[in-house]
Amino acid sequence: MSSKRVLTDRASALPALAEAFREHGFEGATLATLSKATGLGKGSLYNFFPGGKEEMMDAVLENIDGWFANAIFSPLEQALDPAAAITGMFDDVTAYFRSGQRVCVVGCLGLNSAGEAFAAKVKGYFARWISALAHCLEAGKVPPALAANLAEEAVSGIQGAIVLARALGEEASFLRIVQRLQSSLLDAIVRYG
Amino acid sequence: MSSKRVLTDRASALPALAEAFREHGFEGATLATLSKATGLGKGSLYNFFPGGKEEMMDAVLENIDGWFANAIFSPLEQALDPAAAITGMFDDVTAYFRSGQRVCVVGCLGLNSAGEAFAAKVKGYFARWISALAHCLEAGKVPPALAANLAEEAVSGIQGAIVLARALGEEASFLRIVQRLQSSLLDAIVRYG
DNA sequence: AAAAGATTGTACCGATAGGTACATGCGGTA
DNA sequence: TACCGCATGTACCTATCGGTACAATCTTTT
Repeated sequence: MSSKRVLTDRASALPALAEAFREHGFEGATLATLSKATGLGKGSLYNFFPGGKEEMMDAVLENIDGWFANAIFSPLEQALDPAAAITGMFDDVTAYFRSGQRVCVVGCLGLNSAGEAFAAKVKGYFARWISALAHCLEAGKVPPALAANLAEEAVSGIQGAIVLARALGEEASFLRIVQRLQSSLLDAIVRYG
Repeated sequence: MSSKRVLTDRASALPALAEAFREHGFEGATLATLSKATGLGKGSLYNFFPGGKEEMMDAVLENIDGWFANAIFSPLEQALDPAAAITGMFDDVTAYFRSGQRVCVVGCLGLNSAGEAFAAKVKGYFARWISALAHCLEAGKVPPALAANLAEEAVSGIQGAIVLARALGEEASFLRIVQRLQSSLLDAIVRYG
């Protein structure tokens, strides 16, 4: 159990790192910020992440991807009960993004040149989300072409809702938009299911 | 005509500044970047924008807001021909955001703490866009409550389409999403008009 | 053409960026 | 208890950050 200890402490720093990156962005998050956020000194930070900020962000992305895979993608891909899986997805997403007050690190990375180093992971995250959701809709008897469109629209719509809710500074718009997206997916399942 | 000259040159630097901020974000855009982007030395930059980066971004926002007010908000607010105004909006937006490859500076500013200084302008931009669009739909006989929902959905949807298109690195998804948004607005006008 | 003012490049400033080096400390093992 | 190796705080490094100062140059006006 010697090497596990390291991984454990490294992993336990990830939520704080993620939160710091969310709040300040990749460029805006300084080592001082990250140190304060995690409670770890520079020495520890570089001990766990020899690659510096970039490795920290990489680990954060891996961590986020793992969470989504487990909590959201998997249920959609299994899709035992499509309607329930979709309802669950929206519940989880709303909680995760704190009704739009909390930013999507992955989406933000795609927006400026600082995130180019992570382009592959960013693309993978969204591609898998859309395809998982489309698969779930198909399991609910929605025709493939429509399922793909609806899935793309929903994932994109969630990102837009975050941008808008942050800009307006109100959670209500996020909740309204996401509610409509959910309805449109469930309606499709009801119609064809 | 002495003070006019100053304003003219200051204004002519704004597109390049905007592009630099778009590409690197507010924090990521250094004075060196901005200098290279505009072709102006540090001396000139601080001559035109004594307040530094913050004043530059402020001027850029003002400029963008002016462009949108003129090209997009006004036509929607007049709404002589609602359907045509909406079609025109989507055409202009698609061209402006280069089918989603070009980021929305205003939306991005809302996403991290560096943009807090501009919160009021960010909020005003989105609030006016939504209300102009809603007004246009109402002019097309769409009931107020539905018009408000559709307008919110469309503006939010455009932002989401940018995020997704950038993340996936493909313009096609932007075009598909925006096309569907446009159809849903026009359909509402047709239904009630 | 000369004076006045606007415009610009360059040198410079302190602060802080990300990152490295390393001496110290602490926990487990023998 | 003596040892060993990971973990950590601190001091330090260079590059660059945003910003200032100012002398040199251009424009404009007269």
